[in-house]
Amino acid sequence: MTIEQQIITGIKEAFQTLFSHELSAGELVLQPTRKEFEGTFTFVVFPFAKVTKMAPEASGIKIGEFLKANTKVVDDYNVVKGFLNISVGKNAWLGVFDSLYQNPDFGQLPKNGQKVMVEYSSPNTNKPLHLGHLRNNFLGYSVSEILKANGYDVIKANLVNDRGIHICKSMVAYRHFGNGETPESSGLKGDHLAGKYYVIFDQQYKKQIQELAEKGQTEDQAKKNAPLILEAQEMLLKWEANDPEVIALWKTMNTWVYAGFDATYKKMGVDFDKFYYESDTYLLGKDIVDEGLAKEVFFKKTDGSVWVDLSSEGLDEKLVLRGDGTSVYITQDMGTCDLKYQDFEFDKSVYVVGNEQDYHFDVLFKIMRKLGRPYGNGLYHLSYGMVDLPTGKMKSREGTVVDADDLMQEMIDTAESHTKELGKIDGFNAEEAAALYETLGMGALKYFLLKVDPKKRMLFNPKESIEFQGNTGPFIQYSHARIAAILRKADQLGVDFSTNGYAGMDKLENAERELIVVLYDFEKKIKAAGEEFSPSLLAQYLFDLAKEYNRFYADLSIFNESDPKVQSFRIALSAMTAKTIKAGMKLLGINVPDRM
RNA sequence: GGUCCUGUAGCUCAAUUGGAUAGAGCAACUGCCUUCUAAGCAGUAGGUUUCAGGUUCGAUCCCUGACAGGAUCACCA
Repeated sequence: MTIEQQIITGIKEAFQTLFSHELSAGELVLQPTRKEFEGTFTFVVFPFAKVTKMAPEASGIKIGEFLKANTKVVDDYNVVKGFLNISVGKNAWLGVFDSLYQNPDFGQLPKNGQKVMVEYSSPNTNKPLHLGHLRNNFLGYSVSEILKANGYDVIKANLVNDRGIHICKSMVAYRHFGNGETPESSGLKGDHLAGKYYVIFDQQYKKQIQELAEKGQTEDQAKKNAPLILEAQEMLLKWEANDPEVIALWKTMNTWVYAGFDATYKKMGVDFDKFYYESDTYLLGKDIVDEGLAKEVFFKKTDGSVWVDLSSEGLDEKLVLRGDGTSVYITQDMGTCDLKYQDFEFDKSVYVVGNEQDYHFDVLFKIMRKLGRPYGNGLYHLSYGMVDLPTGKMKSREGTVVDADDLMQEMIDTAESHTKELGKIDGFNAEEAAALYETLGMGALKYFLLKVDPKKRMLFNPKESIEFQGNTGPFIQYSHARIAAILRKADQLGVDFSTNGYAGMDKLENAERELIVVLYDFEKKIKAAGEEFSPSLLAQYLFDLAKEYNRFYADLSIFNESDPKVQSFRIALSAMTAKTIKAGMKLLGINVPDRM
């Protein structure tokens, strides 16, 4: 039984004995005591005034006395207004520490037998990844790792958008203006090369629109009649008809792009278990349309188009198949949904996609449930907010994007200059130094993007570089490196801190107890982060942990401590903290250095 | 216009889902390296939680209405 459970049980018994009233454990909640008061857990008495038929303060005292007399863990209490603050005894905390320290599976909750698919990244192959994709990828990766730590079997999936009119735009522009350029000949990464032609297309297209407008066409007409867009549309048809020449160009350019993406993913430190390609899946879903018609979930209009009516669920009528029998976005998504299930029979399927598609996924999930899919209730849209610049939204065609490759490199360079400025590079060879810069730069970037609640949109100011001090990745990494130095020294001195059992110690300093309390929270935070699909909870926690450790580090000396048991304990506490930081940061996709 | 999301210190973000005097970091100011890494620690200052009502022992959180910002409402993806 955890400490909280013991206290809750005690409170339950208190209510039975003192007020002859039965309460379920679910009605009783403890919250952390605020720093300015004595105690670790607080029980709020106000809501039970009716039951106790006494003033909250008086009932708080009675309950507190009862707990002190009848439980092993409660050592002391105090009541402020209706708040019963509970202090847990030294030995209970040392017992908690021992069990954490001895648990080989600390940070990994037991397998729950459930399978979850996490789809993230899902890039378009006509342009390189940008800052928005970084948030998506880091989120998707981190959530996957968090779910693993929660006991899920996780499949990371990437649905690559490798076809469609936007891809054809890059191809058309390349055919006209490429002059046979390749990644090798230009020195450009493949994805950047494709992106270059996507931009060129847009520029030339705009030029043509203007020319047509000058010849008297309206803007709408000009947009439809510009030769480049007509050519792109024609190319899309040829692609669908398997035209050998078009397919050859498509394959060539895609190969370039994938090589570029591979490099970017590697730098990001993300990976996938399964790739889906829209070129394979874009025809799926039409059989589901038939099924939906047969089940009368869908209906057909006179022009032959097929619709679903979701007005009873607060949404609209929504098209699921065009009148000419061709697919729309959602047709294909229904098909892919089933395909994924056929492949993996997941219990849950998470889509990491920006909040601009909230409505789309709302519709998709409602449809799949109406169709009676067994996995219908396991579908979840992890909707995250856009990353805005001070100037507003990023637009790839207007060149206002922050490129992912550039930004990662900048972060690594900044880490290098910071480190050199601080003169902390003694004893590193060139290779180690480079690895450290990458660890720190990427740590800063990932932490920056993950510490914010995913669903909130966030601001990135390119002019103010991402911090390395305060609530940042490097701060947490630094705390780890500090501990690593202590552990090295302990090893050198031959101090044994692997011993089991600190429960009998005479004294527990405040800084030590506070640290144990925070360590004790780790698995609860993993659970919460998993339930809410929110790495930010974990990021926030790791900052608190590092802060608490640094307080301990400043307050108490380790190697000047004369009592060997206390010294050993403080090293063990440090080792436990390092282990927790490392494991927690791993769940965010962030590495921690042993020296920095 | 309909629907959804957001609004907290100068800036970037928290607040255990209704609890105590709303907390951190950055920026500003003051201390602390002859002692385990100062990318650190301790402290000062900074707030009408956009506004107005309501619900109750108690509201940043729930309800109603304004105001501001964003997204979405395509036979686009």
